[in-house]
Formats: sequence, C-alpha cells, structure tokens
Amino acid sequence: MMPKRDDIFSSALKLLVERGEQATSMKLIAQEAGCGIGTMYNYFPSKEDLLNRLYLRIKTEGIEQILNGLDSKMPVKQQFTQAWLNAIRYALSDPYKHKFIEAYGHSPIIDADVSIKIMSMLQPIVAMFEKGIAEGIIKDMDILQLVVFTQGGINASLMQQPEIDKKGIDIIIQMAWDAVKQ
Amino acid sequence: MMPKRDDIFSSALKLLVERGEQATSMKLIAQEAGCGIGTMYNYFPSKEDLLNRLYLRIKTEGIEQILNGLDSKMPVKQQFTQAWLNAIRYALSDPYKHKFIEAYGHSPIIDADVSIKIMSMLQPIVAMFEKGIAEGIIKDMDILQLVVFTQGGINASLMQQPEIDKKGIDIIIQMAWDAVKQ
Amino acid sequence: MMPKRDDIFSSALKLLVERGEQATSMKLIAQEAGCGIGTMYNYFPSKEDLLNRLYLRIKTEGIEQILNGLDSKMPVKQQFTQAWLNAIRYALSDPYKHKFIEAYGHSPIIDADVSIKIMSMLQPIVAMFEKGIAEGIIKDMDILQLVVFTQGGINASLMQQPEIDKKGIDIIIQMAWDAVKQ
Amino acid sequence: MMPKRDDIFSSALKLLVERGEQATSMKLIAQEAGCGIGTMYNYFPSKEDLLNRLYLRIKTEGIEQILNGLDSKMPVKQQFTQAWLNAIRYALSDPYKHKFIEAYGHSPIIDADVSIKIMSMLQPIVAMFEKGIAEGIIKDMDILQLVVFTQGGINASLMQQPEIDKKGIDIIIQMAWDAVKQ
DNA sequence: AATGAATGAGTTTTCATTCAT
DNA sequence: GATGAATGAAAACTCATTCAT
Repeated sequence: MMPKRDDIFSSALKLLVERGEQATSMKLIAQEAGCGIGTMYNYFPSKEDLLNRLYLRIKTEGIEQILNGLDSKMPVKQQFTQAWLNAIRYALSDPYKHKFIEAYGHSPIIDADVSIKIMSMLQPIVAMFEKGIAEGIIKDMDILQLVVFTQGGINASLMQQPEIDKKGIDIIIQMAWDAVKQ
Repeated sequence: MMPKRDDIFSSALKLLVERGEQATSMKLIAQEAGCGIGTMYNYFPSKEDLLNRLYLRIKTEGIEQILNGLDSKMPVKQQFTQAWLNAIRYALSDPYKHKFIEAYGHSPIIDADVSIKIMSMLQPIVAMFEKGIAEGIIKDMDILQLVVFTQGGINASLMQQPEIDKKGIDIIIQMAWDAVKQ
Repeated sequence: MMPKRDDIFSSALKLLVERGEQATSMKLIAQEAGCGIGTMYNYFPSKEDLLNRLYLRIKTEGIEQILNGLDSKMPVKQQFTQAWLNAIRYALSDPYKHKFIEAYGHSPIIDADVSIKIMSMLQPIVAMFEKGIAEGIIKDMDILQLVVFTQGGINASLMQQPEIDKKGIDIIIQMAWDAVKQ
Repeated sequence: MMPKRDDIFSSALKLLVERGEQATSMKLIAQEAGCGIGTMYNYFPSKEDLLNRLYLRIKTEGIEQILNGLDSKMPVKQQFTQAWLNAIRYALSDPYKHKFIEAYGHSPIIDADVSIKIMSMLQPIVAMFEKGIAEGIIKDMDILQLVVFTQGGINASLMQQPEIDKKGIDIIIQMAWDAVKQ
C-alpha cells in the first residue's frame, strides 16, 4: 500500500528494539529504510510522531490478532484460551514487535491518548470476562484488573522465554486461566 | 553515610521516572541534587554507570524487602503470601522505585550482568517454590517461569493501579496464588 | 572542488598555528570557516581526524613542491639545490603551513602511520642521494640520516628567520650541501 | 633540596612527553608524583607556570651540560666537537628531556621571555663561533644562523635515531662541522 | 515527492582551580 | 603545608529538523 512508509516502520522497529531509542537516530532509520532523511519527514512530522504511530500500529495489529476468530458465543474458557493463544502466537511471530511493545508501553514518549485509544479496542475481551463472571466461572472483580494481571504474567513469561514451545505455551495459558477462574 | 551520593541517586530516580532517560540530562540531575555537574562525575564515571548503579541498588533493596521476615519453615502458602505482600508494600511505599524498575528493567542501558547478579538473590524464593512442588501444592514446572509469571502479573497490576487498597492487594495475591497452585 | 572542506582546512591551519591545539576549539574553527559546528563533523568525524588530514595534506603538498621540476638525470648537486630551493620557497610562500608542520610533526595527536605514508613519498630524494653516494660526492652513510639532518637544519633556520632573503637562502643551502658532501 | 618539587617536575616531564599536554591533567601529574593536587598548587600557581618552569629548568640544565668543560682557549674545532658531544650525551642520557624540549620549544604555552632568557646563556657558544670566524675556519655569517642550523640538524637526527651509537654520533658531528666550516 | 548537506541547541564529559579541613 | 572533594566553564560531539535543489 505505502511501501516506503512500511519500510520506515520496519527499520524503526528493528533499530529501536536492538539499540534503544537514544541510540536510534533518524539518520540511522533512514539508512536502514533505504531512503533519505528528508523523505521520512514527508511521512512523519517528527521522531516522536513516528514512534507514536509505530506503537499504535503494532498494538492495533496485536489486538486484531488477539481478537481473530473470537466468537462471543463460544464458551468463555475456549474464548480465553483462543485469545491468549492468538496473543502468544503474534508475539512469537515477530519478537521485535513484542519487545517493542514491552519497552515503549510505559515510555514517556508515547502519548497518553494513544494508550486510551487502544484500551477501547479490547471491548470483546471485556465482554468475554463479563460473560465469565455472569456464569460464575471467573472471579467477580474489576475486569481491567483481570486483563492487566493476565497480560502482565503472560508478557513477562514471553520476554523471559522467547523460544518457548507448544507445551510451555499451554502451561502459561493454564496459569493465566487459573489466576482468573473462580 | 554518603549523603551526596544519596542525593544524586534520589534526584536521578525522580527525574528518570518523571521524564524518561532521554529528557533527563546530567545537568538536570545535578541541579535537583543541589551539586555541581563535576561532583556527580566524582561519584559516577558516566551517566550509564549512574543508571546501572541506581538500578542495582533499588532492585537489591526491593529483593531484601521481599525476603524480609521470610522463614523457610513457614508453610508454603504463608511464605508466598508474605513475600508478595512485602513486594507490594515496597512498590507502594515508593512508587518512583517501582516505576523505575519497570521502565528500565529491559532497557538496553542496563548491563546484562546486573540482571544476572540480581537473579542470584532470589534463592529463598526458589527454595519456597521447590518446597511447594515437593509438597504437591504448587504446579510442577520450571521455577523461573513460576516466578516470572507471578511477578509480571503483580507488577502490571500495580502499575495500572498505584492507589490500590488492602482489598485490592488481597485479590491480586489470590490471583497469583491461584496461578501457581496445583 | 570542495570549498567548504577547504575553508575548514584553512581556518584550522591558521588557528592551530596562532593559538596552539589546546586553545583551538572546534567551535572557533567553525566560526572562522563560516559554518556551523555540525557541518565540520560532516567532513571530519573528530578533531583528531581533522588534524591528521590537515597534516597529511600539507605535508603531501610540500613534498610535491619539493619534487617539482626535479629530474633524476640532472647532476646531483643541481638536484639537491633545486629540491631545497623548492622546499624553502614552499615554506616561505605560506609560513602557516611550515610552522604547522614543525609544530605538529612530533605531536602525539598525529598518527604514526601518517608519518610512514609520507616517508614513502620521498623516494626521488633518496634516489638523488644514492646517485651522489655512487658518484663519490656525497658522504657514504645512511640516506635517511642525510635527509633528516639536512631537513632539520634548514627547517630550524627558516623557523628562526621567516623573513629570509635570497642571499640567506643561498647560504643555508650551501650549509646543507657542505654537511652532506664528501 | 626540594624533593617534592623535583617529584612533580619529573612526573610532569614523563607524562607530557608520553601523552602530550592535552592528555596530561594536573590530577594525573599529582598522582604520578605521589602528592595531592592542592600540594602542586603550593609549588606552582598554575599549569602554565609549571610547564614554563619545567621548560626553563631542562633547557638550562641542557645548556649547562653543553658548556661543561668548554674552554675558550681550546682550538675552535675541539670546542665545537666537545660542545655537540656534550649536547648529544645529555639528549641521550634522558630521552624524555630531549623530546620535551623538541615538542614544547615552539609551543604557544611557553612564554617568549623564557626563550630569550635561554638565548643569553649561549654566549660561550657565540664566542666560539666568533673565534672560528676570526680565524677564518668557520663561515663568515650571522652566528645565530650557524647555531640554529647546526642545532636543528643534530636535534632532528637524534629524534629520528634515539638509539644512536658512538659511530653515528661521530658522523653527525662531522656533518655539523662540515656545514659550518669555511 | 525525494534528497541530504547544513545547522546549532543541547548533551555528555573533562579538568584547572579553589578552599575548607 | 598538605589534601582532595567540589565546582562550573568550556570542550568535543550528537542529532532532530530544515530547506534549497
């Protein structure tokens, strides 16, 4: 669609994860993307903007993956398992993306409104937890807390163990389910 | 003991959490600490060294807090509850420290050997999980994974909810226990 | 050809000779060259690199001048006279260049390999001395020593007497010839 | 006599020659001399002053060595040979001192009046040349030029060949003599 | 639209010098 | 006198951003 834009995104992603924000200059991103510095500024008005758009895109993509194939009529546990399996597969499919999200999620460079925008996409997950609570199979507590705890545990596991296998994934999802189940 | 060194540590902590590493210049840290820039370089040979020593100190302090009052003869669940209660209290007692650890734990500026040094301090926690597994009350799986998942879930919850109350804390610890228990 | 690069070279030359390396900041060179500091770093990656390239360029230029019009078929004494006349004229044509070479030739900031590169350019001078020795009109000794002594004497004279006249030049060349002749 | 002062002098000499002025801090000199920084400032009011006093002392010492055993009633050629032999022996006895003189002789950090003070000590050498000219065995020209050329040639040779042997020394003195003799 | 040389504010770091002990 | 921690001005260098081509 926008091949140059995508080149810039993927170069930025790679460099930011490998070297950190401080050590990743606009010049370096341009070189890696195979374009001039000036060109980058035709696509993104500033470095900050580039980072924010990159974050938004990756996070959005990740959430879409998570929600993929999720059907609100499926049993809650099956939805839960499916969602986290999707999440883990996405993280493993491109470790750069997962590391980027972990590293920049709390960075002051990411605008607060981007974080808010993202939360709103998780509505189907919220609905799933609501259903589970209504059925009495999930702990009756603040849903955001349920999501956050589960996500925190799983992400930490994936950061620790990027070469995880099928059995490891099943174990992690089991832990996540045990944490939230009634 | 070393009042100036401590001043530098606490200014750096405050500024790094509030503004991020990029936006925290050595000059700014010196001003906040009430000393000259040169003085800082008498204590720390570089900015990188300052960040690493700060990370090591806070992480060490945190682990000492976690292990505080822990007795290997206590029942496993009681140890588990005690340890995470300690951890949460430490995080809440100084939110800057907790946020700093979360933000810089995976930063490329923190040397890998610092992370390794820290892992070795968690031996009593490892022993606790071993005991739990031997007694058949904790999932029989890789202990590091148990620690990482639990810590990830709890930390994410605390970042999300810095004003958590007693009841919230109990709920989180309950989730953590359910995640690891057999 | 490269006007900006040349501007930087000539400002650096002037300032380094007039004020010494210590007192010649990159900022000062940029101001004198009429460009921004950053621009200088587009041409030279460091101050050290700038000094070495300046040294190499001036020394190369000087040797080219010395060898100018030199014909290996000319009588040895005529070659000798011509060569040193060339050298002296070059030194007098731009006293800054001569002073720079004298001041920085033994400076620790100039890389050893630059000095070696330069020596290899003096091959025609070496050939001239070889011819003179073979003809029995020049002292039969290590050629490098002959070159070094002569050059040392002449350079010292020129540093001492920058306003030297035609007669003074002839006297110096005479001294140099007497020093090496059989 | 002033042991600490001498310690400072010899540390400064060593470091300045090995590392250059830029890379030789007052702190480093103090460490090498085994005293505190403050102590150095009791002996020398500034770094510049230290360098100038060091230069003056070494140059004076060198000239004293050159003049040692020189008798105005000795034949001119013998005086000449003796003087340069003295000079070369001094240079070889402590290569640091020779290199220091060569490196800092034209440095802007050395005050002009120090250079003038030194010239006046060379009176016996001047007298020797005058005697030689009067006797018709030395070129009838400006004496300063004779001194400068000879010294320049010899010094350059010594810098080039710090491991020179007895035979090499004789050759150099021969060249110097040939350069000035009628 | 694409480019990259030019820019200078801002960064990390150094070091001569001071002064309280 | 001896000391060295404290200082901050000044240095080398970086890099996001601009703009003429």
